[in-house]
Amino acid sequence: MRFSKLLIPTTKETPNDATLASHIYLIRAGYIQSVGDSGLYNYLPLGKKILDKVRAVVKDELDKVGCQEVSLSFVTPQSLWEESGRAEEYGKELLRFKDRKDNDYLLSPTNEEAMVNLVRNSVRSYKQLPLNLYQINLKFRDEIRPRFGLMRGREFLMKDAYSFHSNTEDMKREFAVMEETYKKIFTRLGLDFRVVQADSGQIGGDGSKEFMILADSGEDDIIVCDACDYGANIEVAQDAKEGDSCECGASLRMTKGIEAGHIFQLGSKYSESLKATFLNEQGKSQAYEMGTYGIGVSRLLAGIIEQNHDDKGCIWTKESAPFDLQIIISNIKDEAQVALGESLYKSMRSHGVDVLLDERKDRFGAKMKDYELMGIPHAVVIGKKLSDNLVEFVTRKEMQKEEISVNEIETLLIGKF
RNA sequence: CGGAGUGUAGCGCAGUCUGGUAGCGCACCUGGUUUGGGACCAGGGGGUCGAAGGUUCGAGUCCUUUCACUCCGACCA
Repeated sequence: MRFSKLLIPTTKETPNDATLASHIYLIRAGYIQSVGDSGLYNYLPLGKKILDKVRAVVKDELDKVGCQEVSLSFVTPQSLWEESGRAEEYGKELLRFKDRKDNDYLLSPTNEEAMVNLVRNSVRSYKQLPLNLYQINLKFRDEIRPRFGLMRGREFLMKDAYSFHSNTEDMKREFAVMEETYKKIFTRLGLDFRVVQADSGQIGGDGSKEFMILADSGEDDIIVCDACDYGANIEVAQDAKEGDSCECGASLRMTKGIEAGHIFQLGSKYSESLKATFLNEQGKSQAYEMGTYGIGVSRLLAGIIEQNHDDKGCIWTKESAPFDLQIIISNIKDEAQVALGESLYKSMRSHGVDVLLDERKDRFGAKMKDYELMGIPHAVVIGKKLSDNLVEFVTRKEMQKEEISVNEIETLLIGKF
């Protein structure tokens, strides 16, 4: 795509209320835009592109292990939440409203009730189990104090999955499958993360694990072992201290994490309260054993930047980047630079490389600042050295600039992407 | 909900004490020069000063009421 045609409103100034790197850079680089200072955000073209890429990774890995994507209605009748008892429990975080006929509705903050309702309306027999259904769509939580940009907004994109089983063993088997699948997702996105023991909170149920992106700006305190894979949220390991011995013998370390995923062994809490049953092999009615699994997709974007940025801007990981490559034409008045930029752009596109061509009229410095701010992993700079038949290949992370001969650049790029 | 603060152009702010018809930087538009680290010159557009009421010849400024937002705490995840 061409920079001059895209809506990418980058700014030099930091938004007033932003303190986190992810908040500052996502806004300054023109990925998102805040809506009226109230924990709501618009995704601009590039932000939407990243969101779609991250979402695609999540979907790809879930589909591989047999999960099925659905889409539940965004507006949920409050009566479902009255059946489960959560209409009372949930308090003001739940945004409730009435329609013109005075019926009560709410905007879903999570969808156990709605998904159980879907299943009880369509599944009858143990032969249809197990079943793992998920959706990736907007959730709304009327947070007391939304802050930190995408990290804790009121409206956010969440992947929520729910599995249905005829017995506990099978539910635990699926829980393990989901743990492995989440590890693959977080790894593919290039994140440094830990899986920790967690509190089940108001969702309810027994076993629960959180996926923590390690970052100093995280809101959760966790204790981890660097020798083995033990980790726990401080909420469940209250007595643990820095330096305590792990079961494996090594010493434990305290650190901060961003909760980006959470998986629960739910049991039959919701299937019982909502009377969702199937006929088992003996022909008897039985409530489903359930698991529930969430990933904060929009929070992942923030998490990626919290973990991957420098003082100049974003540094996207390979699978999250809005483009594979940016081609920067230094001086748009130089016909040779423009000619090479255009031909390289055309060639990369024909090889399936997702490339952004910066052919704006601005000066070199402004284009480089924007490149660094936006954080696309690699760039080719076509500039002054073109007279010596050289261009530069730039790696965003280290800001390394490698001089490459014009004759070799195309082959090198094709090999790389 | 308790405490503190802020609302003036798209963004960031000054002006309020001491009332006289709104200004600066960035961004934007036009023309020209410039093009390796966020260029320069000239010209230009954009405001119910959060809202309502009051005092006054006159209110961004003073008074009353109200709304919104931010920060700290509590709460929540």
